[in-house]
Amino acid sequence: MTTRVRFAPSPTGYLHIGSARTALFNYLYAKHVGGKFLLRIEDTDLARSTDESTRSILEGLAWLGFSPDEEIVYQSNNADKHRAAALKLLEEGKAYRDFTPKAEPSDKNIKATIAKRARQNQGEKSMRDNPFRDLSKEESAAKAAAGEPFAIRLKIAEVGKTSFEDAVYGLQERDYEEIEDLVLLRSDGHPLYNLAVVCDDIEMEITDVIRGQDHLTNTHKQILIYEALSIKPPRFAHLPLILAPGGKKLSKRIHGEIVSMTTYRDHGFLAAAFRNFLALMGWSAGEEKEIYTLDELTEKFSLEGIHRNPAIFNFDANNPKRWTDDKAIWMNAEYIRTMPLAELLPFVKAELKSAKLWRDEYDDDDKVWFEKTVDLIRERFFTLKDFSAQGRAYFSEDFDFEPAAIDKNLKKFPDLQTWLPELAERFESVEDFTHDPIHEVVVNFAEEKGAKLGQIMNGARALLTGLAVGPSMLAVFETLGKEKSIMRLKSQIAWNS
RNA sequence: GAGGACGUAGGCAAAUCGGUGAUGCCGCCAGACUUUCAAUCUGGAAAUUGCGGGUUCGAGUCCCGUCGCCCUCACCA
Repeated sequence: MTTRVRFAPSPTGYLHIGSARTALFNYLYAKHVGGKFLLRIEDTDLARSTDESTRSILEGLAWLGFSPDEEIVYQSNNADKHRAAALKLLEEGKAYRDFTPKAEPSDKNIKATIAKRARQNQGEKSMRDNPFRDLSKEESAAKAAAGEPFAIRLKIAEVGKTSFEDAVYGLQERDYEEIEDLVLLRSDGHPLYNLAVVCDDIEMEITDVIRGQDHLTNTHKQILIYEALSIKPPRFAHLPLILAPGGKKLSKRIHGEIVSMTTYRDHGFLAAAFRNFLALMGWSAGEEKEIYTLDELTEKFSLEGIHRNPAIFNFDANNPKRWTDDKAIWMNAEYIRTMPLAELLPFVKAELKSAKLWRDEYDDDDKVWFEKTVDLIRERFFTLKDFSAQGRAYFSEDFDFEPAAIDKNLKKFPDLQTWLPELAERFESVEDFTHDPIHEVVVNFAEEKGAKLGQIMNGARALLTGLAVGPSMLAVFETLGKEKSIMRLKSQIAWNS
């Protein structure tokens, strides 16, 4: 039997970082064993699901490069089948009609309400004391025929326990006493999550369910549904959660866009780098290696390498430099400076285009220059955004001067205001404007003025790039070329800023 | 409240059947590169493996307890 796994997000927000990792692991597992990776949108809850979320999730997955091997399944399209399954169980006496009037949810603090109720019922009520549980078939049918609204609940046996072997967490057992007769179908005929998931997984012939640990205890309920339906449950593998700094829950509401996949795309992350980072959250190949290509991940991935302890995703909302996990940023930088240049170029091109810095000559006449320049500046860049931000001066005359750079490297040495234009004059006579000749000119110039070489170089850097840091100035002069170097050295704009 | 998980340096991880000074990466600190650095190179600090017991010649690895943290418990998904 071929392995079939699915990633099943509910479209109530964008693609969450934890969901993205779940998708990754599903994808890797499927590819590792030569199975199929499927996608199902769990939009059963029409009130909360939005098309925009679906779009955002699809976008996030597309960015990460996980395309499903079969058509996307929309759970809402299967509602009739879910209903039929509930009715079948009712017919077989494995479920019953519950005529208890539906309680209006207090909505606000629903979790707290549940916990509170559980505390109060503690030891008092049995999970099986529903008065309608043992209503005779005739009585139940009569009430229904009379138009009384009812929900359909699964009839769970009085004694016994469910158990399954989780591929990550091992043997899981739960006593029936602890499981309520769960609602399968709402009184308005709407199928509920657990029923829908089980029915769809059966329909899609899913062999392995790989999902977040938050579903671990709910799995028992689903197993009960499988058993009622007389279908063998799939294998389950639950993934440790990804937590916020301090071990707290990572939530969209509290942490905002930091948890959204599209944020990383929009902030200049390479999908390959982020995938790599995500793969190391909760999984390891058991070796001292950090950088893996998708193929390597696919080859090495196994459920056995998944950890049981939750991982913390680090970030500091108040620190622009640490807006997201350090290691993720480092990983991205590592990819930017070490990946084959040819693979990086299209990304840089797209970035420059979106910043309106792209010129078509970069693809023909200035191709060599463009490639050389990208190769030079990528060395100390962290995200694709840096090419249009810190790298702006390489592609446009319209760039900003960083105040700190101007103060520290320029205004602190007033002599530079006349020296640098003077240096520009010397450049005029340099025929071969390359490393060695430029070096000679600058060294002689500094000596003549009795200045330290660094003083001249750093001042020039501030004027030519607007920044205090960057590649070796000789490389910058050469890259920018004679004409621009001279022009910028003479410019007084920075001095007047 | 009940049930279920988890707990190796600030973070992510490693450590075959329990067996040398607990390993790698990120981050941090320092030195070098005497042209910068959120680059590169080199070095360093940082963990009584949550805590307390127990088993053992020997425990991060097994057992018990304790604390912490997370998850689930809905006519949400």
